Amino acid sequence: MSNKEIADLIFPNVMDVKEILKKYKRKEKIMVTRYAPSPTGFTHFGNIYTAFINYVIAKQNNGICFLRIEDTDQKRIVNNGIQKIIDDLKKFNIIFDEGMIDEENEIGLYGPYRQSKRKEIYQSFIKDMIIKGIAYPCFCTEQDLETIRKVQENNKEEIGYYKKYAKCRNLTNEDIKKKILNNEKYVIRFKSAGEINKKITVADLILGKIEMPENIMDIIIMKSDGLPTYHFAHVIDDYLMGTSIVIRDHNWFTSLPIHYELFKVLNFPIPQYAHIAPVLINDNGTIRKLSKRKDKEAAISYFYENGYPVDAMMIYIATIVNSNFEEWFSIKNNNNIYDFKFSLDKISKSGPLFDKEKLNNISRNYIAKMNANDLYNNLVEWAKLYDKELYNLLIKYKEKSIKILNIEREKEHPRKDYCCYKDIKSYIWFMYDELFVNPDYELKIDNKEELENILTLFINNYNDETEDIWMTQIKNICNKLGYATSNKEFKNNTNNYKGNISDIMLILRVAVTSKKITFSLYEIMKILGKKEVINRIEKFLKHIQ
RNA sequence: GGCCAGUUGGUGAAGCGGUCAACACACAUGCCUUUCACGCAUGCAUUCACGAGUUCAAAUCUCGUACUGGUCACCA
Repeated sequence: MSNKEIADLIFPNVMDVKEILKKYKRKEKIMVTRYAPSPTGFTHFGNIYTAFINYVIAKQNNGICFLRIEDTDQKRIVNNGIQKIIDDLKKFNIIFDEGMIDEENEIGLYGPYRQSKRKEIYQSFIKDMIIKGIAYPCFCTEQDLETIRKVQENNKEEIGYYKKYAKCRNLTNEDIKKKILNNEKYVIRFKSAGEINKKITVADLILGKIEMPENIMDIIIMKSDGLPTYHFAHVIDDYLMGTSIVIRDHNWFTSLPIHYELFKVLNFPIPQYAHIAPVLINDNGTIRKLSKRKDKEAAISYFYENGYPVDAMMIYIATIVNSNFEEWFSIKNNNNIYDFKFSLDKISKSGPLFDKEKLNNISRNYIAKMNANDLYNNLVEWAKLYDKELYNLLIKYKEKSIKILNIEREKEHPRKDYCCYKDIKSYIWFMYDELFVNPDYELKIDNKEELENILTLFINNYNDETEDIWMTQIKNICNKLGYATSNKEFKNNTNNYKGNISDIMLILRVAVTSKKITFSLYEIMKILGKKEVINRIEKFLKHIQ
């Protein structure tokens, strides 16, 4: 009985390989990269990182980047998982030239771009391999494999399904036919011709030239559900889709000998590779992979929830992709990050460390440079989803809110208080009557009479026409009550004064804002207006009784 | 355990054989100042995990040791 008969028995209705190869025209000589996630419903920070690299490298070399969905693991698929990936990427302005564009549809001539829809294509190639005798069905059960493993462990041998341990290699075609007709479950394995002590040299655009042992494993290429495993799908798809550089996660690096052998055996040219080390995190001194389970920052949604501007995220991602980006960007301030020439060989071999301080700093600078109107709009958009109370206030008091956000903003070096939208409320809440409450702590000057004197003098002479006039009024109070009118004066002649202007300011600040630390008091009062300021001071006076 | 990679200050890192080891963040001090912030100024690795070798010259090249990470599925 021939291999062909077995192949026909297993795959009676698949297309001929030649037909498929004819259908997929070779791409022009351009750079083609690809991002190939699984639709698990979770977007990891590292996913964006990897997608960005694929995208930016292609774009900057006049190439194309496509999106392929690797949904061969039926157990992990999640509803709307594809849409979620596309939406997340779109937020970061990563839009593909080819591939899936929503849950069902795709663009491009090299599809389907969803592996579950390519089942027959893989099967055609597998059928061909069976005929050629380089693939075979394997009927081993989990227990069988476990037994083999134990033997290998005892003998201190390489663990896996290979050579003499690959017992289904030796099945006769008659045996195979009998088992198949008997409805026994099976997978298809690749029959490796590799030698453990032979080396191959692999070239990686990030890691350089590296020597590795040849693959010897008869890896599974088709699972019992008829879908291919990653290794096989990768080789078929990236060949047919014309990928010229496979930029993918570092954990595939160790499987490179498998991929090399498959490419060789299928007679496909081997693409270039670039393996990206995972994003790491410093967890109390130990450095490990940014983990979905342990780190809230691993989920890209964390950054949406906290309101990090997407552009700030992009700047941060760019700095960890190529660390020389940071300096370039600080010099070229306000430049488009895509004007920077990114390169694969500058990507860290050991993986960038996720540094939240740095992200915060970048984000702080980014928000500081926004104008108040943009900030307002962004904040509204964020609050709409994540802080209803704030949202309602922002909508109700639009003009006032913009003024508040504009405090100490329109100058060469604006304040950098906010590192994300979530922060903002804690800085501005007291500006809204709905949220304002009087303080519940003691003041340095707790002499009530003195407080009253200061505050009444202030009320009686209130004038916020200009900051100078406003300041003069306060200095008048100082003079009247025996406080120094400047820090310098107070420092030089401490004994001549009962206090300093800063003491007076503190009282005013607490009375009006209930906080000891705020941005410019003058601007706060100017926005609140005379009536409200006096109202708050009167309330404060009652409060301390 | 096998295979592969990495190891530069408090942190992220640049550096790829040749003056005082970039830059950024953080921190500290001072100045400015109504508080905070912003800004400005100054300080912060006699040394690049450790040991040996090559060289006139090593953080940079070679070897060994230690540690860290990745990977060894009908998961991708």
